[in-house]
Amino acid sequence: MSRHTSTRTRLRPDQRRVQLLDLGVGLLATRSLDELTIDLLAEEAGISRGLLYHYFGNKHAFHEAVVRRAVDDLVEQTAPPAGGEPLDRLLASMSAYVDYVVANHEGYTSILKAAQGGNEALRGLYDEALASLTDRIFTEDAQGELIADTPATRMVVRAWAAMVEQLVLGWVEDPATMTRDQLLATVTGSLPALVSLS
Amino acid sequence: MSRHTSTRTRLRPDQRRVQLLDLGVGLLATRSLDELTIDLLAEEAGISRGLLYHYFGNKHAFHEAVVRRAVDDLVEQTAPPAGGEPLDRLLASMSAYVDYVVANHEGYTSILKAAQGGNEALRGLYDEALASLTDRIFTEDAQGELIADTPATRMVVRAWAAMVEQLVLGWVEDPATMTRDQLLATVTGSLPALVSLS
DNA sequence: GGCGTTATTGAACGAACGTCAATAAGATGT
DNA sequence: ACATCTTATTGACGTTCGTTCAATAACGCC
Repeated sequence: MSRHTSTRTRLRPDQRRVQLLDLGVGLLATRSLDELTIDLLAEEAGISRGLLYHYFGNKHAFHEAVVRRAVDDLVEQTAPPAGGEPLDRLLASMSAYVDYVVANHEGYTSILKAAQGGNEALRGLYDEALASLTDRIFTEDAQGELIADTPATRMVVRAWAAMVEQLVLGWVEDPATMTRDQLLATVTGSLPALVSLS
Repeated sequence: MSRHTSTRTRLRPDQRRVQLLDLGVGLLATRSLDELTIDLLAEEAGISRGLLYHYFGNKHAFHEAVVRRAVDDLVEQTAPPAGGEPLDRLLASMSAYVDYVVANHEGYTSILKAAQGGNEALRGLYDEALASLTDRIFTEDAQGELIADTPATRMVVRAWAAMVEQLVLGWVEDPATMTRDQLLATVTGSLPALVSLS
């Protein structure tokens, strides 16, 4: 249809960059990471392959940038409100997390798969995101009312996060198994239960 | 060193098949799945690329076969003893699982990453393996003493498995955080605690 | 409207995937 | 020991994809 509307369109580097990253995140919703080929993205964006290398260096770096962008979105949209009780803040954050997964189901699972299946850098990005979600539990709770900050509890909280991830993902794919409130109650209730075990 | 010791070695198809799969699983311990290239495996096995296509059709199918083999090993080596109480059987299975992860750390993480980051088929294989681990909980417990078999509990158990996976993986990478017995106690104790929440 | 900066291109190369007709290793029979 | 048949195995070829880089042409500036 729009066959070479003009020979070339020249954008400011930052604009081009966000365009390519947005497109990358969008394409990742319907494709796996290694199906997100340079050729595909160049064609979808209407640019040459070379331009992607100009902006991102190589394919891995581009993938990393895409995942970083998606992960930043997740962290931003699940930020809890400023004040309140630790447990309330946790509940609010988890509630926002559930909403995010519901709204971005395909995209989120793609990012998740990309991060878990990818190289050290990609996994590191996702781990950082999870950490910045769970660290709220520790940092906001200076007196250790809720959870003492020890290596063992850190490890348990990390495992709890994996459980939450799986539970929410399972619920989104089959919401009839329990109500949203039941899900949230299980999610938030399981953390103290787990910590008290170790 | 052993430069073309002889022009060709001809094996029986089943022997060649297990050789290639074993080699694949072995190479996966030090490489990610998409670094497990056809060229690499052909060279390591001392065969031509074409032979791999003869046996497995394409790269994805080969990867799938490798993951299937590794996953079958896992299921086999974590089989609980024949009789006993449900909780004892669970403990035994989890104990064997911990041993397996300790013994096959690199290989297991590679398989895990491959499955979680891979396509539908690969994830399906790993999910089946997890299911055959956790199904033991349900099938061995016909009266529902331990856990009633409902969609909700199935979902919770699946999430619990993800937690166990992460917890054991974290513990193997830093065993100082708790004793092996503490780990097992947390793993086995968390399941009833979780189920009672939902 | 010309000029310079630099965003953008396209051609070219290597590496890896996949195909297939040709080849030869080993079994079988004499 | 030799010929023959089956089929496991090869190697050459075409294609796709990642990556590089010198050449090109938009856009901002005067």
